[in-house]
Amino acid sequence: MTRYSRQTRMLVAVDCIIFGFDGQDLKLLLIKRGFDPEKGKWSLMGGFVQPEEALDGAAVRTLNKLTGLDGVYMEQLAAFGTPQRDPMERTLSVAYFALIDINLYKQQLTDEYKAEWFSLRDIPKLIFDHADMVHEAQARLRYKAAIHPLLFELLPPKFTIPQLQILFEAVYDAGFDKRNFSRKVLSTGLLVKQKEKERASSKRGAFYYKLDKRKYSAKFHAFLNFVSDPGNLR
Amino acid sequence: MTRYSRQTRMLVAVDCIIFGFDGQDLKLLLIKRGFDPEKGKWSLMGGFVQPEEALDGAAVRTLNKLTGLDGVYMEQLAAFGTPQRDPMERTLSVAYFALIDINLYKQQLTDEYKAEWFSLRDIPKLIFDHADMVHEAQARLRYKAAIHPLLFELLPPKFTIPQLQILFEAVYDAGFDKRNFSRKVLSTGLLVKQKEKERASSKRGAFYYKLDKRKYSAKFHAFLNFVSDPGNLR
DNA sequence: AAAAATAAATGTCACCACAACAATTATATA
DNA sequence: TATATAATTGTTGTGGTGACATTTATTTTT
Repeated sequence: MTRYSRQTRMLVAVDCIIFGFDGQDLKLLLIKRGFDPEKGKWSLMGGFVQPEEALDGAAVRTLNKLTGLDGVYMEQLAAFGTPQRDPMERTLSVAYFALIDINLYKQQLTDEYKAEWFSLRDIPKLIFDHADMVHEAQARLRYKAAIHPLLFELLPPKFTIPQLQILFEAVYDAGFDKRNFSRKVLSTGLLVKQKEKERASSKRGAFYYKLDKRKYSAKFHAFLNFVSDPGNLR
Repeated sequence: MTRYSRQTRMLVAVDCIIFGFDGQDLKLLLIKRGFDPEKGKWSLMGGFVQPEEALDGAAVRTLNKLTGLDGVYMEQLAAFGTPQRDPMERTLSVAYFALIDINLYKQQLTDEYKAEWFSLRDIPKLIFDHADMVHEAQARLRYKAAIHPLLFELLPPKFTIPQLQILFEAVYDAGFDKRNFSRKVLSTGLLVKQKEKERASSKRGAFYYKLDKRKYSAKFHAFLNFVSDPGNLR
């Protein structure tokens, strides 16, 4: 077979917007770019799509290379393809966003990428159009988490209702009534109460909960209305 | 400046999933592919992204080339990049879906593409992974239209409530109670009642409505809940 | 050992959205 | 004038939910 003549080929990359939650703030994992152009600047973790590699595969590989993690929640965000977004050479980037349990992330032994977590309220200047990607990812996270049980992906297997609420409040930068919040969350039927309590952050201690995996997968795409009026999100 | 050496470049295309509504069924606009491979087979309208062109620009250009239309509602669906999706040469495709008022579509004078409208329940075999794209677009349409005032883009400027209901029933392949439906739609405050009636499809005639453009743009991203339980959509 | 402090857990109430269901009205045709 | 047809408007009970208060378990303080 021949090829399509007279058409431009271009580089294709993936970039990962990696979210984590430290118990207080929503965080973003960034690296220091290791090659030119923009070497040494803050950047999303990314890489070029290889000849025999699917897009999702490239994203998984890229995430794993930085975090060492597998089986992480990840979804395609969008393709970014402005002609001059990479001044060196035309490069299309397919952005993915990932939600990880921040406790599972260990600084890789060889800290090859000089990665750091940044609070989303304090993101440094990023290369290319990475800031756009981050904003779009944050908007998407807010949108989806308002109606789907998504934020659990940011928590460890065992968590308390107050911890969950702090997470929601961090994501939406808003306060919620704790009575209504717990009622709403428990009414989904997704949570299984544990006998053990979390005793570090309060005198009385709060019961741990786990996700009911079966119901979780069943209801993941259902409309669950976690946040009343998420306002004008996208 | 130099280039990124030792990386694979690939072709980048856009493909358009174009929806229309003929008053009864939801339809899809397809063309007969004009070049090899798969010449003569049914296909989505698409084209390669040009050297100085943005992705959105390529999508707009491609849609316009087929329909002659501008200012059409269009959004990026996803990037499809399986290595072998085009057997000729590795090609990444960014899919866009568009909603057009089918009345505005005139068969272009030179019917260069041999385009035809197909009912979504009766789509012919498509080339490459275009069937996947269509399914994903349909799922996205159902998802978004359940909570945002999206389907108005498929209707002419003046329409009746019964027409709107038929459209919703076509999209969701379900029946809705007309009393609850009209109450729900009118309660959004997006519709302006006209004095004129549509008299073709009933004895009594149904009043025309128009969109309140101001409120429409304001509430486009709000959560409006047009469909009660859209089931397990994506 | 009792009191105070802290945060978790549970409870109440009024309102509104909405699904389920029925009646009325405007017009054309028989 | 009666009848058929489809549009329009109306009713009711229930569940979800936002606003708000109280009780309970535990540690710390006096």
